[in-house]
Amino acid sequence: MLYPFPAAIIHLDADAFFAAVEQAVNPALKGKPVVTGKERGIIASASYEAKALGIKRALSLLEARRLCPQLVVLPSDYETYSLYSKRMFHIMRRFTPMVEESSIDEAYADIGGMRRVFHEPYEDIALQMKQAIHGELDITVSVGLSVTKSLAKLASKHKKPDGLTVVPGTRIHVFLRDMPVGEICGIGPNSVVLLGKYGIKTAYDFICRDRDWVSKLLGKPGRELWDELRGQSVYTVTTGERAPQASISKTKTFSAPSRDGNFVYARLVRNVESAFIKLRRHKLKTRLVGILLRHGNYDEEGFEAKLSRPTSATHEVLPMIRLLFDKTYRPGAEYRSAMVFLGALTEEGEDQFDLFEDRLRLEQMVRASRAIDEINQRYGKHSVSVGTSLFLQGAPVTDKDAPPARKKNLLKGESRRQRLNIPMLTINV
DNA sequence: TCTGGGGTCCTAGGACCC
DNA sequence: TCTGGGGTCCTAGGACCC
Repeated sequence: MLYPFPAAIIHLDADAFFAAVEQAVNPALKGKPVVTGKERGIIASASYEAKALGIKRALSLLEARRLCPQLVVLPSDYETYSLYSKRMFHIMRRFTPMVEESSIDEAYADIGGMRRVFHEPYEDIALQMKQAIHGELDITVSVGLSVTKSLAKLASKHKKPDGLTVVPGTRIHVFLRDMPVGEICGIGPNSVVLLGKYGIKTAYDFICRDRDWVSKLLGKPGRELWDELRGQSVYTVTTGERAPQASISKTKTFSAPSRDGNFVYARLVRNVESAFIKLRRHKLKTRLVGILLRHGNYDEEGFEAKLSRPTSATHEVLPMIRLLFDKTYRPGAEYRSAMVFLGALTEEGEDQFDLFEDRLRLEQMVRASRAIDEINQRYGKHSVSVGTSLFLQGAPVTDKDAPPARKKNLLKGESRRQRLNIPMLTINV
């Protein structure tokens, strides 16, 4: 017997989630163009009323207000969004324990086998899940139901908002026939251009090509997508703990480009503080610290440094930040933003101290950072800042010779992010 | 596309080791 | 000393996502 659903995967995506939560919490906002992201000056989420007026994510607020003067602009309230997110996933888990949260407003659910439990077709289960969320949380979601994660995801996007799209194995070809390849999650602008050169415009064109050919052109990710879109499941719904965070970065574009080195450095240090606050909040330590300065023409330059051991104390890395900054900064040049990134994160735990290190001094630094966190939590971020001249002494530094600049691969160009060579330093803090 | 901010994953190629 | 084969680890950079 041939089942139309050898597997049943749901992808559920909340519609304009942040804005929708605001409208659910405050019904007076219903029917109005609402956006969130006031604190950043960029739109994080736009209600469907706002979208109808041409307001999109990532648009600057200035621009948005020009398009729509009556726009309701709200600051992001992540605690409330997280709460709604948890409730939404909780509702999903009433239907199956196999729920994978893929972001704050999206999740997959494997409901394979559940039609026997509920004595209902998969489509009805999907509908009930959707209705339960709408009924209990007063937000709408768009749902895709198909045989693989990639197809389910494509399906949920097909009809928004408040849609339910079902793609059984027997209907895959119909569904993909007019679907632009760029709609596929995993096929970005670069791949669209590349595939276009071979006459591949739709998802159907894509799955009609030879598997090995696709594999050669797009590598493993492309091959896996090819399988998934043909109904062959590669990605499974996983319920385990999310992988721990691998990196943290902080950047803020200056309100106006600057040639003032002190200003640029001050902004950089502020980002370092923010990044380390986040680091400590997540109980992590970093072993890799880097900076990236963006020029007036959007070129980026930066250096990174490897630490001799993990740390979560802001003060410990400041001398190194200064060093990296001095290596990167070109006097007189115009800069737009200063970014810091922390990599090689590990869980806070047993420290391994070098034999000759002053353990007491290190512990004091960590304690100082924590005290500052507490004060800032009470009185607002950056009410207490690091004095940038503190602790500048006493950090032995080994600076390996920087390797010669690497030739940029101009043929592969097109990338917005052309990070220049970032030589390694080894710093013993 | 005249350009925000914060992430993840994959891969090629070099270093290094028997 | 022109020269095998295979494995692993690390890094830099590209592509992509929300």
